[in-house]
Amino acid sequence: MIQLDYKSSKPIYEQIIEQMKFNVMKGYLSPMDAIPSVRKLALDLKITPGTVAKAYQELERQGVIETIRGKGTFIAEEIDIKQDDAKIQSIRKKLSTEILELKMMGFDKKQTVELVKNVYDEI
Amino acid sequence: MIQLDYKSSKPIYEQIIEQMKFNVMKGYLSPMDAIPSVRKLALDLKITPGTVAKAYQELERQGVIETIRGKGTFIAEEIDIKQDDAKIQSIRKKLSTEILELKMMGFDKKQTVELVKNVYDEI
Amino acid sequence: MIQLDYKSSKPIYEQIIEQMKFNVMKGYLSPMDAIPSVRKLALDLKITPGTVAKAYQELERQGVIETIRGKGTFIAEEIDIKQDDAKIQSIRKKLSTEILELKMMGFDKKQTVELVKNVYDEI
Amino acid sequence: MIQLDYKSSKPIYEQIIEQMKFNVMKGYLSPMDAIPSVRKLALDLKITPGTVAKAYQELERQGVIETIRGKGTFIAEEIDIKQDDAKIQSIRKKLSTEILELKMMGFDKKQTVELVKNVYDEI
DNA sequence: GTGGTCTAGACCACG
DNA sequence: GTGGTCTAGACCACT
Repeated sequence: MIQLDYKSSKPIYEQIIEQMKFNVMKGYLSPMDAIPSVRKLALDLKITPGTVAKAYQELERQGVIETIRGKGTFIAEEIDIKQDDAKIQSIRKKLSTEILELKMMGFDKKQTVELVKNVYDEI
Repeated sequence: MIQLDYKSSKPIYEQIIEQMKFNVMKGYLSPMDAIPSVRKLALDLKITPGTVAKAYQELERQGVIETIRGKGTFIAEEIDIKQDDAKIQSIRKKLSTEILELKMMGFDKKQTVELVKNVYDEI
Repeated sequence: MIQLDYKSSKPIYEQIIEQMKFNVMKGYLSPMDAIPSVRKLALDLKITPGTVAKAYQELERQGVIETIRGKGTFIAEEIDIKQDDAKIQSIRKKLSTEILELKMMGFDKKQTVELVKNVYDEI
Repeated sequence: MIQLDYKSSKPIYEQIIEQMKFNVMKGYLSPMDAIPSVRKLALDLKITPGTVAKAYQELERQGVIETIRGKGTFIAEEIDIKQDDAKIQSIRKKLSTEILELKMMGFDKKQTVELVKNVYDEI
C-alpha cells in the first residue's frame, strides 16, 4: 500500500502523505474506506507511530482523511481541495524549477509537454 | 541579478544555483561573462560567503560556471548538460508530486498542460 | 433529538450533554419529562451504552436530570445551576480563546458583540 | 512571556500558540521581532523541544510567525488571517457551547454581552 | 547556532 | 484498540 524510500531525502511522513493521496487518486482507496491504524501502519513500515501520526494529521488538515475518535481513520467522504491561489502559485514555482532543469538539458517545449502528459496519465 | 526569498523553505544556496541557471537560460548571462566573486556576491546578498561558495561549487560541478585561478569566475564556454537518465527520472518523480497536487485540486490534463506551457515560456 | 457529529473532535458524550441542555433551554424538554433510557438512546444513536451512561452521569451530577430507580430518567424538577465563580472563570477563559481568534481575523468589538448576540438568540 | 498551566487539560503546545497570538495582539511582540529559539523556550518552560517545535509549526502554518533556516523564528511581517467561512462557523459553534453554559446559569442577553465586552477589552 | 526529522518509549481520554 | 500528547534523546542540513 505504501512503499517507503528510506534513502530519499524526502521525509518519511511526506512520502506517506503523497502516496496516500496517490492511492486515493488512483481509486485504490475510496471515500469511507478505513485506512490502517497509526500503530499498524507503523509496524508494517517499521517506523515509529509518531511519524505515521504526523502524516495522518497533515492529511486530515488537508481534508483527505477523517479520524473518528476511538474508531480509526477513514478516507474523507468528500475530498475537494479548494483551488487556493496561494497554493497554485507555490506549485507553479516548484514546477518552474523542474522545467528549468529540463530546459537546461535541452528539452524543447514539445518534449516537455510530452513528458508532463505521460506523468499526468500515470497518476 | 539574484533575488533571495529568506522565508522560503528552499535553501539559499539552491536559490542562487537556480537563479544563476535561469539568468544563463534567459541570456542575461552569456558564456565567458564574469560573475561576481564569492565575497562580492555575499556582500551584495548580505549572506555569509560560505553559502555563496557552496552554490558556486555546485554550479561548477554541473559545468555551468568555471573558475580560472587568479582571474575570477565565469560562465562556462560550453554549457551542455547531458541528458542523464538518472536525473530525468529524478525530475520526473518531482514533477509527479506537483502534478498530483494539481490533479487533486481538480486540474484536468488540458489545464495542467496549459500551466506547464505558460511556465515553460517564462523561462 | 440528538444529532451526533462523529467527525468532530468533541467527544460523543459531551455532545450528548450539550444537546440535552440545549433541548431543555429551548423548551423542547420540560421538567419531569422522561428521557430515553441509556440502552434506548444508545441504540438510537448507534453507539455503545457506556458512552450514553457517561453523559447521563455528568448530566445528573450537574442537576439537569434525575434518575428515579425503577421508573427511569427525567429532566430535573428544578434546574438551577448556581453561578459558581470558578465555573464562570473557566467559561471566561474559553470565551477569551475564541474571541482572540475573532480579533486576529479582524473582528472589531461591535462585530464580535453582534455575533454573540446572534448566537445567544439561537439558543 | 509564556505562562504554562500544567494542570490544564489544554495541550501545552496549544497554550503556547494561544499566548503567542495574545502577545502579538497586545503589541508585546511586533512584526519582525525575533522570538525565542525552539531550544531556548523549551529550556525556559522546562518542556521538550518537540513540544515547542509543534507549536511553532502550527503558528507558522497560520501565518503568525516565519522561520528563516539557520537564523531563527520571527513574528510575520504581515499577519492577516483571512476570514475563512469554515473557521468562523467553527468558532461560532464553540462560542455557542460557552454561551449555552452561561444561559443555563441564568445569564441574560445583556449580562452575556457585558461579559463578552469585558473579555474583548482584555485582549 | 538554528529548525526539521525521527526514534523509542510513555500516559491519557475515548468508545 | 484508537488517536493525541509528551518526554528525552538523536542526527541532519543550513547559515
